Formats: sequence, structure tokens, C-alpha cells
Amino acid sequence: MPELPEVETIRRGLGRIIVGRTIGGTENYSSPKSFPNAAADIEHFLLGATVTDVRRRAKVLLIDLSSEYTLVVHLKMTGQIVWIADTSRKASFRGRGADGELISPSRGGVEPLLRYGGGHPSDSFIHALPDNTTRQRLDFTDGSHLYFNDLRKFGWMKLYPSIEVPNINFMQRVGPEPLEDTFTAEQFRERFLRRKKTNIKAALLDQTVIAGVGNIYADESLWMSKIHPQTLVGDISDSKFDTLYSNVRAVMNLSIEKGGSTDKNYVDAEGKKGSYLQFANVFRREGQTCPRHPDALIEKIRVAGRGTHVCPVCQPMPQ
DNA sequence: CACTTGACCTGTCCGC
DNA sequence: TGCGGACAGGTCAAGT
Repeated sequence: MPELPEVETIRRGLGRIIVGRTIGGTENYSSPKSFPNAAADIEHFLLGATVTDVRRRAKVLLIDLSSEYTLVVHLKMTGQIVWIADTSRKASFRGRGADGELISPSRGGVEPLLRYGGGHPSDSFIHALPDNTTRQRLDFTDGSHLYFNDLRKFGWMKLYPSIEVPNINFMQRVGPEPLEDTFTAEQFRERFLRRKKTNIKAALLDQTVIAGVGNIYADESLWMSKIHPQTLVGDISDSKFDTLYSNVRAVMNLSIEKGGSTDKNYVDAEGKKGSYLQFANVFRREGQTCPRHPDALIEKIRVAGRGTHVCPVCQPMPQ
């Protein structure tokens, strides 16, 4: 689920909320894979530690602790990290999501707190946590909680000594951050040209080429750039690469501005949905007209084993 | 080595 | 309404 903009949105929210809070307890909900550290490590390096920073690399969240350990979190497809205030106060919560949609207290709920999501967007709701997707709970000493929820159990969180984080296999292999000011169009093109014989969609999804692009932003940036997803990397001109470079960055920056994309499961650190999909041009819009070509209908095809959305007119199939 | 496919999980949706 | 199969935003291991 979460791609770079979603993880970045969570990072910003968590950074505002949990830095300075101290972890007093934790509980696993029958899913050892979701938090596989040994009990002794949890005891020594998690409990009693204070959060000092929340960082992001690619789609991975890095929660730094005063114990000089870092809680590394990968949400994979359906993971959520949701902070809930002191439940003993049973405060009702009412506010607006990033898309302006009213968040109302759950019907008759005893603890109408912040979790939002699951199910269809039109019947979004808030209910108390934990729920049946909760895999781990962290308890702060001020009475607030951080829930790690993950329907499909692909995601995980794991404690590493902070100094070891750069040596994790994924961190060694992952490509540069595409939104960094120092990342240039030339570097972008050079990285992709190491994958000349694969199609551009597979290359965009390959985290060792550049970091952070997933299925949504791959389809959106290719549509903006008028490139068919099955085009071989080696067949793309330098000027098209410049266009794609700009559009990958534009699409992900816009999504961060909109609080990310919520299709089914994604919520930010406060349980709110993102609104980027309202601005999407092709993703999940098969059968609708292309914004550039009122006569053309967006198609859904399969590329690199993934559902892929294209306009057959502005993204003509390579021969 | 470059590239593709299947596996990891659970839930939902679609066609018969 | 029930049932089987395909599919879902990510990554790795194992295969060609």
C-alpha cells in the first residue's frame, strides 16, 4: 500500500506527535512475525526508551530511540501506524480528514477515538483499537498508544541498533531518494539505463533503481509523460527521461501535499485518510475518459505482474 | 548477471 | 445465497 508519499505523510505526523514520548509497555496480538525481536531485546532497548526522531528512507519508517536502537517499520501493502491519545479520558473526536470529509464519532461507540479506515471510503468510520488487524501496541508513559495494524501481515517492525540500520540489506541496495534537491535528471536517467532490457513500469517499481515509487505513482507519472508502461527502458529518449523525471517528482510532491492516497487501508498517523486519488488521472479509473482525450477510455492491463492503467491514445503501445 | 514469476497473508469482489 | 477464482498499493527468494 503505502508508497513514498504515504510513508512521508505518516513520518511528518508521527514526528509532530511522538518525539519526546517514552515507551512504557508493549503487546503483541498473536502475530510474532509482525515484531520478531527477542523478548530480552524488547525489554532492554524498547521499554523505557524515549523517541528522539522519526525518519524515512524509501518506503521504510525509522523511529529513533534514546537507547540508540531504531524501530524500523515496513508497512508493505496494508500496514497502518496509528497514534491514539489517552484512552482513559474517552474523549470524543471530531475533525476533518485531509480531503475535508467530516470525521464523526462512531455510532454509539464507547471510545470514539481516531481510527478510521477499512472498508469502502463511503462508509469510513472510526472505532476503538485494537481491532482484528492489530499486530502490536506500544504504550507511552503518558497514557497514549501507538498501534501497528496490518490486515495481510506482510508488514513488520523490528528493532535494530541505530548504527546498524544503514547495513540492513534493503538499505544497502535501495536507490536514491527521488525528491531530494540534489537528485538530478542526469542521475535519474543513468540509474534507469542500467535496466535497458526491461519495461519502464518494472524499472520504476524496482526499488534498487530509485526509491519510493509504487504502483499508483508509476501509472500516474507514465500517463503524465505519455509513455506506455511496456516501453523498454532502452527505447526511451533522453528528453522523455527528463519529462519522466519531472513527473515522478511532481506526482509524489502533489500527493504529499494531499496527505497521500487512500484506496482501502491507508491512514496517516492520526487515522485520517489521504485525498490524492481524487486528483489521480488514471489509477483505478479504468473505463473513465482520459483527461487529455475525451474520446478515449482508460484501460486496465497487466504489466510486470501488476494491474496497470493506461490511456491507449496518449500512451501508444510500443511496436 | 538480467529479468520474471511465485510466495508471503487476509479480505473482497465478480461471475457462474 | 454459495462457491471458486482473481485480485489488492510491496518485496524477496527461487526460477529461467
